Amino acid sequence: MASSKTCMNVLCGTPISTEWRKGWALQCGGSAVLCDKCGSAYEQSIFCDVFHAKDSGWRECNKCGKRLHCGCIASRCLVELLDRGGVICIGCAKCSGVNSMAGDGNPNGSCVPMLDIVGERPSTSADCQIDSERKHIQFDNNTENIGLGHLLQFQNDDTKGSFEQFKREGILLHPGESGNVHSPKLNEVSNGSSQAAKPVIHALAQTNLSITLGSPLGSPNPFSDGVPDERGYNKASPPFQQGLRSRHLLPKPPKSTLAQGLEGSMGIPQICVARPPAEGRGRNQLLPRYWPRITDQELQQISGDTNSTIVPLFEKVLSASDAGRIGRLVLPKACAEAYFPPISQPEGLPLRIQDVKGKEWVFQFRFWPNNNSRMYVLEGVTPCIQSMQLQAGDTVIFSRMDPEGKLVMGFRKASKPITMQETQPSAISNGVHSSESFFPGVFENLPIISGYSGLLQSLKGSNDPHLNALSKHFNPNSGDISWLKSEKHDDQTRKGLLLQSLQVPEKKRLRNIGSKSKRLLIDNLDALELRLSWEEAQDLLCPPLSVKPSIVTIDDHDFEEYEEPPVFGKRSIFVVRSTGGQEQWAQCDSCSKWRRFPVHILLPPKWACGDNSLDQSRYSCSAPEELTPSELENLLRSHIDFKKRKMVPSYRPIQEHESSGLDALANAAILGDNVGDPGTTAVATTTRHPRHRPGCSCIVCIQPPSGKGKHKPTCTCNVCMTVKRRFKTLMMRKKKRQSEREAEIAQRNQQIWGSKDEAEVDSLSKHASLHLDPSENETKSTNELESKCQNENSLNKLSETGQGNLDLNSHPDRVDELRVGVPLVSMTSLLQVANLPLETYLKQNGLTSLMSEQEVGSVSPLPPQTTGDSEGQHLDDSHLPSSNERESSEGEENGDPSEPDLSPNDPQ
DNA sequence: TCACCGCATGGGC
DNA sequence: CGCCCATGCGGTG
Repeated sequence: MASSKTCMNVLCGTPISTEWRKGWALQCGGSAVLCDKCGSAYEQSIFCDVFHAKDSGWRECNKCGKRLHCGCIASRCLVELLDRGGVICIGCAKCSGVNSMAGDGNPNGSCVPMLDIVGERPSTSADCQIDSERKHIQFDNNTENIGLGHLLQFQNDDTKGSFEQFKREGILLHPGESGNVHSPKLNEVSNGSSQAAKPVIHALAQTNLSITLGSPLGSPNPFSDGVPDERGYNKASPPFQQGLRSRHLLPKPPKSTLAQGLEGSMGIPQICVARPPAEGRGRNQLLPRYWPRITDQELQQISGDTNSTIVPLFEKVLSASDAGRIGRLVLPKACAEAYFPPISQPEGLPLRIQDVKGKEWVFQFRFWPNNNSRMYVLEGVTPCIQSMQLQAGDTVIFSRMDPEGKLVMGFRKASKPITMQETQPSAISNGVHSSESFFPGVFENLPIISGYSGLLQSLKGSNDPHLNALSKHFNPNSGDISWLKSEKHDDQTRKGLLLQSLQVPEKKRLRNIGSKSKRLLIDNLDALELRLSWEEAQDLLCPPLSVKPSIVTIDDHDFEEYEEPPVFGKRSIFVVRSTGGQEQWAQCDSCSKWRRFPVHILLPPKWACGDNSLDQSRYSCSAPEELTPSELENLLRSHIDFKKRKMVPSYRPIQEHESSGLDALANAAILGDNVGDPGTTAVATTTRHPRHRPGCSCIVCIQPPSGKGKHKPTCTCNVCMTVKRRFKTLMMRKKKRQSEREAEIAQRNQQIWGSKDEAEVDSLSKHASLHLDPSENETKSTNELESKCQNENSLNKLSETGQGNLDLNSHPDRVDELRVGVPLVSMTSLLQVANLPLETYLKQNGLTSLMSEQEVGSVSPLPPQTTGDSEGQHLDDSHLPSSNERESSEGEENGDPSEPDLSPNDPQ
């Protein structure tokens, strides 16, 4: 890792060691380096070639030729660090320091000063003074540069409380706020620049630096008359009065500085950053998750050609109840009090709010007394929400149009692919939620390792603690590079890590999913779908044959980095018409129109109408969409139905017999059974890969259809490696579930042997299939029960341990086939099978290479069960890549966690 | 029975 | 520990 770079401090230039200093400046990616000479500190993104081996992560400023940040993952937090609008370009003296970030939102890498800078940036600046009006910040000559390093160092010195909050919120705190901020002056730098789009910096000849804070984005609450609530609420310090004070301190500019910023930034890509709130109240106290994130372009869209300026006020991610039928949108208290007219009566008052289309809505803005506080709501929002087609997880953005003071309500759909700028926790969690569900493309930019930022960012703020935990594991910004280490100890591969997180214990999962106290922005099914989709995403993430990843080693961990996301193909929806015709539908990346294809077409990950050269009638995005809105709705609905049905088994473990599983459904779809919405043309949909599409080069189709042409055990071709990798994944998951079931069975064991009650035996068997209804089979004979139990148990064990017909594409339809070959064995032995560790199996089957990468567990002394062998299907490496089972159902191996195919169906 | 209203509850921060 | 806020829930029409 050790290498040497030149200190970016323009007046220093000393080569500095890049020896990682763990535990320092963790929030920005895990480590930092210090210049030996001047002590300037740089977080690792400065040396982002670590993460971006290809181009060293640097871009050149078009103006001055200096190197700029690449906009890599870590450097993103610089934007957050500084002011959400700019990053200090440490290497760019000509531009004097503060630039919009090159990379994400500024591919040209042009230094676009976010601050007007006069003079030169000081080489060093130690202390800073804030004048009484907080308009100037002075740096004297004792400090190092005001660049990133200093900020980082400062942050690092901060106490844990504020440090944590900083990490979470991505902001610097004001003195006096929660947490201990030890250097309010520097905080002021951040906040100052954050509140002003274009503050002015006067540099004072390398000795000190004065920053004049610009005007705020907008005026204080125009609704506020400054009169305290007559009901006495918060009389001592009504929030809106703070806005009043702000008005005095920070007069409204003739024109919104935001608009100025807009003009000034014409021609460069807009950066969508969270804009800190306009008023003093918000600036100081609004949680960053309410900070409006809206691009200047969007602002201009709203304002149209009028001379009005749009002042973004706040935004809120719609909760389920917000978007639900109740029609009440809970407003963040602080926002409501800061930006909406003060109300003294619970009844509130009607509020006119214009949507982005110009349509005006009238909502009742009111509050409920709540624990000596208030809970503000907008009532009657349902029509508006529906009009904008918003759902839980989408974001509404409240702005104000000045000078009229008219309230404007915009929105941001969660389905929008997550951008690098979108780091706000609340917003992100939704990104995962709805954008993923069935819209293709969201995961397309998600390489397994190096491109995970979007996903991780999306997880970062998830309300799902598990997702949070996961993101914490993964997120380099979460500030703990130790995850690399710790995971090493756990011997978690990167994929295993992901799976591990997906494999939270069932109880935990259920508690989370079913908990009434959840604050999930996604409902239960969606949460489940999320898991499935992750797994599906893994399916889609196959390294292209021709692409070799660059391997980056960090702390003895190898990371594959792909220049292009190793995406398998574009997701599409397969449809069988009631007439029997099969077709495939996919959405254009460009115009979002749904286009029809023959089923055998495999679409590339990125596809637009223009690529549709085979079909002249749909060659252009301008071609009309074939589907009527209702047809599209049907298509999507049946797709969702399909996915929900797919989820039912795990969500509701009591598997109905009629629900013969994913494959049956898929087959039905393929065969034209009318299992979908009967009233629609699209009778069933599936994203399953059809078997052996002609001309398809996917992992399924490139293999011979039935057992021929097996690859050798030692084969390392892409197919074999991929299959092996998937097998490992599957095994790890099975192992996890196995141990869970072991515990459960052990618990039941005692009951069984303690009582010969047949009902309990039945109960056991039911438990084996996660079925808990002892009354259902009361009439069954003991023998029936026992044999059933045995069968089911053996099935479970066989499947669980990988013995017998272990099929990566386990097929529910084939459970019955399996049963035929399952001899009756004693329950004891079956339970022993359950205890047979995976490792044992792997060893016995020459799969130690797989085992070596698994968590090393205790190996059971029990001999392997032979029941599985009766199937005559030893699993070995040569078997893995072969397709005789695989062809049956590609995709199942990453499918439903509950794997209904492994659970016996409940006999009628 | 349903929709709506107003408040209560409780997890999370 | 207090506040915030998502959501549950009982009362009412």
